[in-house]
Amino acid sequence: MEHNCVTLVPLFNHLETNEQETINQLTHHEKFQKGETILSPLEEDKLVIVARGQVKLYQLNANGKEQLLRVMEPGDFEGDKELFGAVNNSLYGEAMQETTICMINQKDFQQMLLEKPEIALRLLQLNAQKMVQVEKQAQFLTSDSIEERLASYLIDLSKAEGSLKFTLPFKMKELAAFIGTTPETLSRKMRQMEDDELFQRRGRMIQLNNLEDLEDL
DNA sequence: ACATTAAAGGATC
DNA sequence: GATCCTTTAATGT
Repeated sequence: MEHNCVTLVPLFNHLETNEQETINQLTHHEKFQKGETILSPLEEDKLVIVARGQVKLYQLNANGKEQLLRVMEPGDFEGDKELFGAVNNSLYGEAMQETTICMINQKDFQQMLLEKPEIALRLLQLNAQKMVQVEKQAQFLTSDSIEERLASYLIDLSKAEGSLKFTLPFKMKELAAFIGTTPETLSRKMRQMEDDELFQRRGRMIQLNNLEDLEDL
């Protein structure tokens, strides 16, 4: 029960155990129920680490609609940018299920970075990786048609799962927000592509017939 | 090509 | 049983 977030996070788990222990003493543990807000522009700045569960990160676009950015899994963290002065006026985080969070407040984290440059270096590395993902998602949203976005999303998921058969991690509504469209359009595209025999779907179970046909789009 | 609006049935709390 | 999700159709940009 007194689990140790620090050991499971890539940001810290390369450290010696006694160093991890001191960091662990700075973290506060908190449990969130499904649907509860973990991160919002109104909250005070802090570093949050997902220990258990899933958190959806989204921002609101000009029309007040959700734009899903990514889903945080155990070991992911967010809020580091704000610790360096970036103002968060659009980022929200919400628990998708019962979720355990470890938090470190701004001051403690800054102090930690001063004392342990290795952590700062590690943070830069992880941030660089995150940046690549963000840029990929940004281009993905502007360039392609919905059909292409959906196809490439399904291809990515299939490869990640290592199988042509897999379960969508989102509700349809959330998947729509993620690929930058509406649930209605997503529903129609799904039906159309299913009729074209690119895949079968039962609820959130997807069975791809052929990777190549999808890649042609 | 895609969004919006409305409506209806299903799923979930 | 109310509320949210999903799908379909008609209409709008």
